[in-house]
Amino acid sequence: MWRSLACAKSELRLDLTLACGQTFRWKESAEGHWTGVMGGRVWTLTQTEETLWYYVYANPDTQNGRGVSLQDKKRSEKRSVDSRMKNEEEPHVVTDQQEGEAEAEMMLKDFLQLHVKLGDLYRKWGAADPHFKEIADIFKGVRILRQDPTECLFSFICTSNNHISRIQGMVERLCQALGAPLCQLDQTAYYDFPTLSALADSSVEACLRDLGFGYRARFLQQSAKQILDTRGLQWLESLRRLPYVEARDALRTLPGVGTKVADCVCLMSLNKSEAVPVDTHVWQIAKRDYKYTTDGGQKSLTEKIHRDIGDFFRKLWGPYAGWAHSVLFCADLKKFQNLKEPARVKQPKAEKESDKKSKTTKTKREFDGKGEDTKTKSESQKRAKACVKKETNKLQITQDHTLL
DNA sequence: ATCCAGGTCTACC
DNA sequence: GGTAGACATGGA
Repeated sequence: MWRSLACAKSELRLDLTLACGQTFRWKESAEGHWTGVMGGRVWTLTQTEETLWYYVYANPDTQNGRGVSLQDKKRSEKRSVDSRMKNEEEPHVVTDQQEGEAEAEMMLKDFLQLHVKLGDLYRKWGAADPHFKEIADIFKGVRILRQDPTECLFSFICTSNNHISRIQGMVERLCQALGAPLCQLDQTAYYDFPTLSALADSSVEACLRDLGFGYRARFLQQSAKQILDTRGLQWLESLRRLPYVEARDALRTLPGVGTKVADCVCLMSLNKSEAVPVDTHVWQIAKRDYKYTTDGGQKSLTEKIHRDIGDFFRKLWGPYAGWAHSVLFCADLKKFQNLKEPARVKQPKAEKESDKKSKTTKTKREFDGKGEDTKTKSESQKRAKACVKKETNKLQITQDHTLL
């Protein structure tokens, strides 16, 4: 049965949110209809201007023990959801069906983090950052999902030195090979994401190499094994209760998990809204749109550049910097360029031309590299006011150090 | 064909 | 604290 929630498109755009590279398994199964797996169930989502519609498919009963443990997992998840969503009251007497419906709604609200008011955040980011404001008018409703930490971690281990288009196929094959089957719709079979135990099996590396995972096959198996052997099944979930930097450093002890992947997992599954994943793409954005330069003219993304760019955006955008970053990341994806007006699409070219002509010889850094090392939360919440000068079609942003 | 991708790891200055 | 090269693969 289709059910609905009140949800404006300015708060959520399914097409942007589900296809911007934060999750890899949601697909547009029919026009405007997005189908994917969440919480051990297959869902289809669609929306109108003010309403979000969803459908949860029943899983045929599975006779193996895994179905039971999934059920247990969902129940424990539900409890934590209950405590988060205090505005939801459960009636004293409910049928199984009613309970299922209430649970589904809570799971969806939790996954989409609908308690976070995106419109308010966009206004704040736009007020602090004129470049953001320019982008945000077109790319409304880009929201960070609260994904399952296991799926998020092992999906993002696959992203290193890889294309988004290829990552999607790899994650799909990973689930087909090692995940529990859920249900079949039309010609498509859906699988749950593999459990830690399934990923940790010693046969997994060879299996994944056969599936084209390359050197990442070992990272996946070894990270799963390391978590189970030295930390335990609940460890990833427990990182949700740690401060950002502690959770990120804990993740970085895993093979195949560096600064960038750890930041992705923190932002997209561990409630760390201030985490800003800095990859080559974000580095390009920082250089092109925020005039970021380094003294040494580094060729590769060093640890210091990660830190500096992350700190810069945290100061600029505040405690939800990771969310704001995802808007710009999304707006930079090739597949979404058609959403920009023709004039705007051409602008990067024109900008480069004007760069050449004006040939400003000043190579001073527009934001300096003396960013603090995000040791404490209060530091990460510092925000810079952006002061913008428009000259020959260029945006320059400098920061002052005013605390809000 | 050649480049490069939502990087990470290792060895070495 | 910083850098260069290797790593597997396939989409563009």
